[in-house]
Amino acid sequence: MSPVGTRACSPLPLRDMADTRTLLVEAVRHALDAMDVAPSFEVVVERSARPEFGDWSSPAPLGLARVLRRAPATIAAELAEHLVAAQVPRVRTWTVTPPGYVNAHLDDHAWAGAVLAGATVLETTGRVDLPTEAAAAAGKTLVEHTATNPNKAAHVGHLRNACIGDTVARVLRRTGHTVEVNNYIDDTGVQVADVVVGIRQLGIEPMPSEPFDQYCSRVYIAVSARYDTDPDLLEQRRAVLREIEEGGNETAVFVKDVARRIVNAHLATMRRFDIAYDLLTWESDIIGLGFWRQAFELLRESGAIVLAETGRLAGCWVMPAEGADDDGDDDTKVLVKSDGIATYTAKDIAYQLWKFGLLGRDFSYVPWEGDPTLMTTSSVPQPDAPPAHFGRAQRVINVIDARQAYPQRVVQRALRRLHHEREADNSIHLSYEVVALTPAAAAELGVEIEEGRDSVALSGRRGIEVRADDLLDRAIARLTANARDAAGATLVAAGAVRYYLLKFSLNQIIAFDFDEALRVTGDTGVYLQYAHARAAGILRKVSDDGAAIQVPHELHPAERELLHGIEAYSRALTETALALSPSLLTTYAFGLASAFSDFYEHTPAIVREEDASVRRFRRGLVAATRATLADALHTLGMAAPDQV
RNA sequence: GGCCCCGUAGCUCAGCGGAUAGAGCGGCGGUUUCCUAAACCGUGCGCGCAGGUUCGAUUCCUGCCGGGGCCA
Repeated sequence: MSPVGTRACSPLPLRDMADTRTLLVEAVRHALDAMDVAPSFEVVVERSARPEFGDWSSPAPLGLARVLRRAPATIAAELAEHLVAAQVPRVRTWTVTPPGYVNAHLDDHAWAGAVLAGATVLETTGRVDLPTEAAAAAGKTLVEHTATNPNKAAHVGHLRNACIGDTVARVLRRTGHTVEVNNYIDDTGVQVADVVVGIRQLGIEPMPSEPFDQYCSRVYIAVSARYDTDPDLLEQRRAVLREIEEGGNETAVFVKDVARRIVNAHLATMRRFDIAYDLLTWESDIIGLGFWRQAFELLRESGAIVLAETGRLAGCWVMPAEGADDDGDDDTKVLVKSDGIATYTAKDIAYQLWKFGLLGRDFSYVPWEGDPTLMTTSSVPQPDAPPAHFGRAQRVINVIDARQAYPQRVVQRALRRLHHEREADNSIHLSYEVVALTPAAAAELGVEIEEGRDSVALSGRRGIEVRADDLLDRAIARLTANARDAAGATLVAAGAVRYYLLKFSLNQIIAFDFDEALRVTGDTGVYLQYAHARAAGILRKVSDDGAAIQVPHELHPAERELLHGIEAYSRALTETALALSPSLLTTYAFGLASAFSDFYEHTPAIVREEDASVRRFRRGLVAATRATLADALHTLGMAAPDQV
């Protein structure tokens, strides 16, 4: 893209690179100061509801009517006068519309120039100029996600978790945060024990070329179905759990090996979606290194947990609810069962303390299976290892589904009881709702749907699931027909699945439907990638002549919308990072792609444009779109192919 | 029983204090060559119900109804 000339400076102390909305908020604030409006009054500036009103509008006079005891229209008129006098850069005129809005109509030349200049910076340096409220939190943010039990193949529910966590990590990094990503491996729980019992007792053999995780899925389903009729298996499971807890025996070694192989399968699945981790944290190391014993002592000494002596929970170590005694209140959480086994939540508390560097202990670390880019915790001391930089975070984000809200609250409460108030406040359970099957999807999988229900929950235990790998394979098959090559189809397919799992609000249950997930038209990842490829195609055909871009005096409405879309990127990123909500970014990216498609369809073809100046400007607009869309796609963890 | 989430167009979902509530899909009817259309255009009697707060409520509060989840 060519450089854009800078224009005359403004009489207000405004940052050149500020986005227009920020600039207007500051300008309105400045004008309100002159009108003696209290600084606490919150200035709202939003895109105008209709193009005739202008580009940006503020309803500030409506809110001020009562404060100032004057009619909104009069206030609006006075505010507009101040704004006109202030000669706000990038604004051509101010208007007032009933019942009391002030509207900014932008100076296309100045504004479009600033937007294209910003996009040039993004393209050439990779820098995004973020609004001031986006200031990155100090210190490190630790994001835990995926954490799929290592006893079966990952399904779309696990994939939703991984896509959310990976995208949140990307968005935070993109907005200047230091991020560490952990994938927690629960290799000491009931679910691994189930599979171990199944492998040993049921005589189920792997099928030829069957991946290990899929084999374990079959065993898990089979053993789960047998517990009802074969109580001996339950006894076996208890034995396995005891041996895991004790460690140093043949079973523990076997379990660890099963978990290791499944983890490798999960990592391979996630890698197909471009999802990676900094560190694998093993529950067996949390136990083996005495993290839980340490946490237990801390909790016991502080009185946060007590041994219940009477009632239903007698013999259990519990954390009582606020103000409750130890006789089994509703909100009392058991951390150590009467048989001495620590619950998941207990280990989570130890892990959470470690994440903040509050435990006073650390893991050893080694590369995972020789991969220098991925580390894993270890219980074996590594005397020659360089100093570790894991944990000791300022903020911890646990990506865990909404069903675990209660145990997550208990973890937070534990920090509070240990007087780690700040860390408790910075413990974020990033909760999201589960994936369920629509009746159509259930029917396709041959799953019965209960009378009176309109969806069915996924269940690895019962084999009611859509495996992540299978879904991607189906998407690839669907896309291969139209793609140039297999590699391209794979990239687009992974992006399509990711987009589908990210576009829903976090607290919305995804009603999974194959037709929706695999669709290639409309609000889909494919549409976004297609728009990017289309922009790249134009740039291939129209070369950059290197001359400075001149903004035409009259912009086409589609060009203005596209410029607004490009400009909104930094704000979309910021809001996504603040809300930790990837769907904000998917919604933004779809809007940008739509604006580009609209521009493409409704303005003359650039390749046939004969006016060099117009062609240069419109090429610059395409280049700015391409760079912005590519950045948004990458932040969403999607490829931005030049061709599809 | 207590707590959490959801209820917006036929379906799947955005919007979550501001001017005529949007999109995708499906249906119907159109448009083609700036990687061709994986696109675009037209076509929509919709905010579960009742109160409250507010100049203004789909958006905030309370209660109810319906669906889902969690804790026992």
